[in-house]
Amino acid sequence: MQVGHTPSNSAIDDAKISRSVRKSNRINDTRSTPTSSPLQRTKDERLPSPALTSPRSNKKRRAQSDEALNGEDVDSTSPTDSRSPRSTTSNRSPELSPHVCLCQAEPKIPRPRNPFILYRQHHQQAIIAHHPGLNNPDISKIIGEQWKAESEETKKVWQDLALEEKARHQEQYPDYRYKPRRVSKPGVSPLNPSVQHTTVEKYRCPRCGGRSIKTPTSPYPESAAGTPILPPPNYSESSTPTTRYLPVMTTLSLESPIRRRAHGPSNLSNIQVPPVREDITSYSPLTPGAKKRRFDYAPPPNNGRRPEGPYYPQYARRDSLPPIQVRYSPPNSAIMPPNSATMPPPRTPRDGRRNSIVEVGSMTSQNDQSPRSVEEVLMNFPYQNKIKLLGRISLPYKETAVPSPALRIRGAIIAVEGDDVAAVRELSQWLNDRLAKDSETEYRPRITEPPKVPNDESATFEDYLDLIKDWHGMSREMIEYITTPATTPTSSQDSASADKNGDKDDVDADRKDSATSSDSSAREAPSSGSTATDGPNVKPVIILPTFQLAASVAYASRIPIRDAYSCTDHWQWMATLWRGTVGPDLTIYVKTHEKDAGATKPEMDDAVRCLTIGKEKDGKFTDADLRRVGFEVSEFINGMTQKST
DNA sequence: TAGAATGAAAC
DNA sequence: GTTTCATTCTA
Repeated sequence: MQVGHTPSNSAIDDAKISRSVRKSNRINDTRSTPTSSPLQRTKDERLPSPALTSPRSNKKRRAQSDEALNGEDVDSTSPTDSRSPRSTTSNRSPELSPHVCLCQAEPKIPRPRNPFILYRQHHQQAIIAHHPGLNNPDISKIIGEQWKAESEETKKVWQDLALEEKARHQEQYPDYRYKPRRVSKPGVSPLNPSVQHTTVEKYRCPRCGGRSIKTPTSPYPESAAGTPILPPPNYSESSTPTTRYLPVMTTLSLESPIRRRAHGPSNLSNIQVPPVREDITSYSPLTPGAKKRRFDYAPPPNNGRRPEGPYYPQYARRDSLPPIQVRYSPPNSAIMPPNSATMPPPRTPRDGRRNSIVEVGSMTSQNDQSPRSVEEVLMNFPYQNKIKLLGRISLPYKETAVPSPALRIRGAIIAVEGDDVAAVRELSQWLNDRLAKDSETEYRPRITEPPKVPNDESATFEDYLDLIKDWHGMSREMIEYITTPATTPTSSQDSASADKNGDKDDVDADRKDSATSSDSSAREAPSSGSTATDGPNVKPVIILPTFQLAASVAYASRIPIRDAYSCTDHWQWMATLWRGTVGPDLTIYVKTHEKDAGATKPEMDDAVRCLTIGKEKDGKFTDADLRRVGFEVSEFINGMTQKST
């Protein structure tokens, strides 16, 4: 280890040193800085003394210098470990820049988050709320202290989550291998050499076998800007380490390995949605869990800051992962054209020149070729597409006026959808209980009676219009609930509401097996947080066991089509009627699958604001999945509510 | 872009 | 044992 820590004397190196030294010193600084925290001290004391020496700093120094000269290799973590084209194009050396690899860089795959990082993310907003203006390093300190003070049991929860994330990550990127950038060999001058090869090896990309080309003298000729065969030449100048991957990833298809579990079949790519605020909804970083992933969320960063979307999970991460590939139809094909007035239909039926939400793909052929029932057709229509569309018709609540701070609260409306109504109810009840006893945040959950759907074979437009009318009223009530701070006990009301669903007992019975908490304490917990501890920070949450999706599909299936509307247009018309009512902030979709089918892990799709949880037909929700859902939901609510305040 | 925390993973 | 990087976002 005692090698090469002689400071470099090269000018270039010196230039790089300042920053690397700063960074590397942070460790020493931390250790040498007296801290009043016993915990911190404990930690300091257990640090090996050799760490106080300088070799490490110098190593880092060299590493960064080399990296700078090398054209850093962020993509070294890519599954293929291929040399990034960037490594040549970003190099400013006139000798190197002309070589441009023809392949595209692999998207950066972030490491799975560790327990602390998850914990930090989860608590960051709360800390900010309590300490406005605090900078991140300080937040890290606070959360670090908090973390250390947590019980082993609590830490275990986060560790489990991290393990789950790791497992998902592994499943999603089987070839991924963590490859931290390593310091180059000691003794090599940063200015030199071994990195500045003059051989062709420097340009040999393992993926294309060295099919690099030599561009004209100017590294980035104007004329080349629009040339598709050349990779974007300048990723890194202004972009963040994560966003700089975006240009590359937008070229990935849904079928790319990385998104292989994204939205199922490529149906989503067929959906034609209006270019409405695509900034928010079309962006879906992939998460290990949700091809969103969950790990996936969020609209593109605004100036590297958080998304400005109305209510977006604060911890929208994974910007480095691919956005959903949605093909937008031309502006005039919008589902709801600006001039479509106030009444549906948004489009005339069978207007072949205007794109339907369903492009000519599989859906249309089903519509036109087989005499399947509307229900059947709609069942085959990807639920994500339906939810996405509904999400654009019926928006989540957004306050129009800023109430006085004392009255300010923003809860959430969560719709639980799915074909298996019993499972939907079970999950709704579980979620209600889960939120009620959340140890991190106080919630005031409430299960609300969902829109009534016709249970007989037929229904009429009038029935549906009546329902919609009722829900305009319900909409106001829901908004009131989620924006009213808890001041009076509401449990009885909540319970009554929940009980209206009738299956409470069954649900509880099921829960015994479903593992969440083997103890009965969970059920003993109040169904709402409306106790003496209720305060202005208790977040009201409305849970709807089925909502607009189920209602619109049910009515579309039961109201006969007697005109030229196609099945999907018919449903779309129904869906559009929800316009003007408040939509869910988040939809949880229970996706049932056959025993044989592989279980799907909960996936959060931020672009659609949909969290999918799998459940085996006639089976139970698994503990791990429920835990995940609880985590994702609370993360979502916290991120969302923080955003709105 | 460093920094602040902790921990996993790779050397 | 050491180093990098996962997250976040301001100075």
